[in-house]
Amino acid sequence: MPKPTPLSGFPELLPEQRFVEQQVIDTLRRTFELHGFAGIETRAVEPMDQLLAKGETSKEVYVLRRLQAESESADSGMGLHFDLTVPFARYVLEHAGKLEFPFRRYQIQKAWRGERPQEGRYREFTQADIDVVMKDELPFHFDVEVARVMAEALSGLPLPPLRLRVNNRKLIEGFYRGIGAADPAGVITIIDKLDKLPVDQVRSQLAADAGLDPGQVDQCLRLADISSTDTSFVDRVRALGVHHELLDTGLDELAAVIDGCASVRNDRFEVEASLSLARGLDYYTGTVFEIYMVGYEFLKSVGGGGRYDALASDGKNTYPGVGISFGISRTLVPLMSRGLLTTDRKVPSVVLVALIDEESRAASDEIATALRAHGVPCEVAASAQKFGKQIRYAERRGIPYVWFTNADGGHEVKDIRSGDQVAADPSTWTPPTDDLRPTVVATATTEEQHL
RNA sequence: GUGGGUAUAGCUCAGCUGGUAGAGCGCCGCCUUGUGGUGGCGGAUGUCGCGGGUUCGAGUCCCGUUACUCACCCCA
Repeated sequence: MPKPTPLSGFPELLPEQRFVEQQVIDTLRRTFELHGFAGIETRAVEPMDQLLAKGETSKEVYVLRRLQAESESADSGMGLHFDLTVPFARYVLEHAGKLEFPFRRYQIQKAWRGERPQEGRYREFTQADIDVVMKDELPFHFDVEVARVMAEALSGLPLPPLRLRVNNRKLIEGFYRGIGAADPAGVITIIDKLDKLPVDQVRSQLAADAGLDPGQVDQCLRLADISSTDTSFVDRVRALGVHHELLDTGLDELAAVIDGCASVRNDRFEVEASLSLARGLDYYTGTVFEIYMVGYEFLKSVGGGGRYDALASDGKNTYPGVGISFGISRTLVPLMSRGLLTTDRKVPSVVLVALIDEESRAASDEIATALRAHGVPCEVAASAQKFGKQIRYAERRGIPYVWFTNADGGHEVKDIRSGDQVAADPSTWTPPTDDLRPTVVATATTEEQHL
């Protein structure tokens, strides 16, 4: 087999990188469960009509086809899911009879998109998602809760500081209606481009595509210019002198989310009301979230979500929900490829049991067994090389301890970082807690975290 | 899907107007016959992405192709 070339957009991690990812997943999971969110996994595929019905129509969906299908063009009518929210909505409808509402669930899974890959944007990627879904009506306080839970979960990760930007669809839609815009949804789509296009282009699109007069355009841009980390945005919006019932509701809701997040805010997690935030997906009906990684704004949002009142509906029953998702691959892969996030060892082993010669392998195995019996991960040297080589084997992998047996049968364990070598009993010796598991080293935040 | 860039050792890269391939790091051995890291000495490694063309001669020029990468689109 010729040497395979990497597949663009399908990143694969080295063992030490996978360890980091696993630790991140474990941390998120622990926090989600701490808040009573139950884990589920949905199948990788959904019927195409499910995938295309919701959200954007231009989503690049990978379609499944049997190799032996009668005609080359005949697909199975199934596609890989491109996010976790749409499959979740389907899941809720399908299992509604067996679920307890409000249903709090987390889901950490892969998703696929056929987009052309770029840094931070992959064709196969892992997302962590939390949502709360209710039957008929979902109380607003859940909007605050999902933000708080995600904030708490993310604060525990070895990442650069994060910024949660929040807005409210009712607020901006009410505002646009209040100034007399004929097509509020169209305005939202154009305003969403503010962080990418120059203001002048947005201005002309608002005039040309959304049919706004210059006064209305100015009002829209003034609104989009408002942001604050406290509820002071409310007065600034009111100062624009626009009145609409929906606007009032939106202001109240957004203020409630900002207030509600006050306790989770810290120097590594910022929460900000940002009235330019719109989000492209059209199924959001109220609160909208986006998460950014400070210093990595070029990655665009590394998380997002919001309130969707009608995504899950079978015609008879409607299950409104609110959720927020976080891009694990999107954040981790760029950090790891820059060498800013790694581990202090490439393998789980904390001890390498040295091997004197092949005849004594059984003796070394016994030592390893004794260590493992009380939870010390270890491995026996692959071959009976000179001890210098065996130590180097451990050093290469970052294994901090090497276990030696004396000629007289006594045991000694050497910390190869310090060179200290002391007598030890394999049935009781245990390393300091910090050494027991590999440590995630995050240069980005210049701190080490024991997850 | 549209447009640009790139492809040389395990990694990062150099290689001029064409003359049959180099550095640093890493790796291996020895100094060091059973305890590594520093130091010294020595050593190995490439179908120069792939296919074709021009040429006496192509890593270098031309065409094609594939992959990677960046921007657009879209978004985690």
